Formats: sequence, structure tokens, C-alpha cells
Amino acid sequence: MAKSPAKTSARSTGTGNSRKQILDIAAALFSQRGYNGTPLRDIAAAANMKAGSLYYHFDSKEQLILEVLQIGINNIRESAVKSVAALPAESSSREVLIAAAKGHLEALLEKGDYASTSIRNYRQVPDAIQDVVVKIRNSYEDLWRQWLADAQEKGEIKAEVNLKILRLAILSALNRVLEWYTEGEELTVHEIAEIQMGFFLDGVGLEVAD
Amino acid sequence: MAKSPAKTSARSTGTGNSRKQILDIAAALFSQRGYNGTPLRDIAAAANMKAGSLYYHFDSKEQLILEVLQIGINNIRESAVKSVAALPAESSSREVLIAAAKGHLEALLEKGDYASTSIRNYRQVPDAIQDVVVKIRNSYEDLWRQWLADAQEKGEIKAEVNLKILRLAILSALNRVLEWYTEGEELTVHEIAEIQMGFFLDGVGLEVAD
DNA sequence: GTCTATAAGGCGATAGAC
DNA sequence: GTCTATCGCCTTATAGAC
Repeated sequence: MAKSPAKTSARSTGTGNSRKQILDIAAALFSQRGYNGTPLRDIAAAANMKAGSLYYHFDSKEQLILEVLQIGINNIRESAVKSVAALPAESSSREVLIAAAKGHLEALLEKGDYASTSIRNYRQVPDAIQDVVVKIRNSYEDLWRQWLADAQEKGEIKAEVNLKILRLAILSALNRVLEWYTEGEELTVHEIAEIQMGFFLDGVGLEVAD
Repeated sequence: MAKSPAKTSARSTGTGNSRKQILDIAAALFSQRGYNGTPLRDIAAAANMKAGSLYYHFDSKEQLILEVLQIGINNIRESAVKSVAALPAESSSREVLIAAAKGHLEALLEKGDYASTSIRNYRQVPDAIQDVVVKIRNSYEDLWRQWLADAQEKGEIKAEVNLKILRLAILSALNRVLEWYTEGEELTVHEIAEIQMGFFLDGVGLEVAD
């Protein structure tokens, strides 16, 4: 009855290989079929295991989805931050917002399963898990709040614009790309980010913006 | 062993009251807890029934969710069409698009449970049901394709704008309102629709659009 | 039209062998 | 670390009484 190595996360004593492998598989299945639609038996089977063996690595199904969701949101945040940090120091707010959108989309479409699980499964998990996840998501949205507030202070966004609604609209449009982007898409992820941020910053109409 | 009255839909022979009541309750619970997260027992209990009694009215859980999803999308489409039809004949494309957004949001936030179920539960239901629903949703999106194409032809949307991405961005931003709009919201549904369509048509930046 | 009772299977989780 | 075996519960769905 050997107890598990390091269930909370972080460094595992042994190879720690199968734990990561299980998380990868769980992320893929949760993303495709949802939390309630994915039995532990399926995750175990995809990892060439029996269902009971998963409990050596994870305390419960809830702990498993929680870790996947946490990793997913962190991936998105880190990708967006990295993309913005790569800009030259004197970049405009416009460039910051486009870089953030590119980083966000890259995490969603290229790194994939963890990020998409965190977007698609938020509402399906038990309330206790939603409570934990919403805090992480809020800390990511704080970055967008700051980027948008900076843009408005610098005069790159009109003073009368409701930044809350703008932030929610931008993030929903970016997240929705997950549902229509396919492998054969002619546009690159960067192009899609530029197009979408162009909608919001410049508008699609012909009249002058002001 | 009296067979059920009219399971497919349409006119029921008796009062037909409980059938509609069950659909209302199912829509509310599916919207809040999801398809896989809502057992038939819960729906029956909310209707002051036992689970087995539901089968007098519906053949299966799948038929129940299918009807809810169909009604939900139809509600959204009818609300958007009605809103556009109420405009004067010589209305601009800008006015058409804003009216459509208002109708869309009204169905989502005011008529409520059917529409929100159709937005939130699409990915959770069995593939066979998704296949039916996607056709109805496509027929609704065809309306937006036409409204946007008309706007571009009339010169109210810049010629180089990618209408597919624009349509998906607009609809995702509208649908996302469902997740943050609360009863105590200071803005009306119409104001939110105007603000969001203003983002897309005029942009939030200061520079001229062209 | 709704009930009781139950079938038949799936689920998350645990115990102990190896 | 993974297995087998199983517990206890929940699920959709059916059959027949009322």
C-alpha cells in the first residue's frame, strides 16, 4: 500500500513521467468531450491503464480536472505576457494589444489541449472548482484590464469607451476562434489576431471614428 | 398502457400543459447545469413528477434536449428577424446590424432559458444531435451572412474586411454577454447591443478608420 | 397521466494482491 | 506502480398497477 509520490503537483520523486502523460491525455479528452462526458475509464484506457491505477497519481477526478484547468489558464497568461514582453520598450498600446492577442491565440490553438479545456469546461465542473479557477482567470484578465486602461490613458482608445465591455468582447472573439479554426485554415494565427484586433481598434465601417 | 399523445411536438390532444412545463423546466436546468450534469430525476422533481413519468411525454433524454435546443435557436432567429423587420424600409445597413444585435441579445437575456441552453450546451450533446442543431444554427447565421454582405456591397463595411471572421467575432461577443450580464446591470440590453456594434463598426481607436 | 418497482449498465472510488 | 475485484451509488429507460 505504497502512498503516492507527490499528488499536489510540483516535483515527483520517481520519473514522474506517467503523471504528466495522464494530464496530457485528460486535457485532450476533457477538451473534446467535456468533464461530465469523459469517464476516468476512458482516460485510463488512453494511458494504457486501468481506471483504479489513476488513483495512485491523483486523489480524485476533481483534482485531475482542476490541475488541467490551472495549467490551461496559466499557459494562456504566460503566452500573452511573453508576447507582450518581446516588444520594444517604446511600443504603442496598439502594438501591445495586438501582441497580447497573438499570445492568447497561440496558447489556444497551438499549445492546445490544456488551454482549450479551460475555455470549454469552466461551466461544467463542480462549483468548488469554478471558485478556484475564476480567481486565476481574473488574475489573467487583470492584465487585459491594465493594457486597456493604459491604452485609454495614452489616448489610443477613445475616452468614452466602456473598457469592461470591450475587454469581454475581445476575449470572447479570441476564444471563439477555437471553435472554427481548423488545420487547413489559410490564415495564420498571427494574421487572425491582427484582423480581429483591427476590427476593434479601427472598426469595419467607412466613416471616421470620431 | 395508453400511448403518448404527440411526442414529436406540435398540437397535443389534451391540455398539453405539462409537456410545455417540462420543456421549460428542462431548459432552465440544462442551461444552468449542462446536459450531462442534469439527470432526468432532477427535471422530473422540479415538475413535481417521478422520473419515469417523463417518458409519457418524451421518448428519451436526447429528444428532450433536442427540442429545447431547436426552440432556443429558433427564438434567437425570430427575435433578430422581428427586430430587423421593425425598421423603416430605407434603413441603413448600420441600423440593420444594430437591430439584429438587439434582437439577438433580447432572446438571449430576456426570453432566456431555451436560447441560453442552445448557446451553452451545443458541445455537450451527442454527435447525432449536434448534427441536427448545426443545420438550424447555420440557417440563422445565413441571415447574418446576408446582412453583412449587404452592408459591404452598400459600402458601409470596408471592402477588404473578412466577413467570416467579422460575423464570428460579432456573434461570439453577443453570446458572451450571457455570461456576465446580471439582473442588477446598469445598462439595458439595447444599450449593450449598441455599444458592442459600435466597437465593430466605428472602432475604439482615435485614428480615422480609412 | 402519473405512480411504483426494477432492470441493466455506467460511474467514481477503494482494498489488497503482485 | 499497476493490477483485479468489487462496493455503493447514480443513470436512463421499461413494465405494469392505478
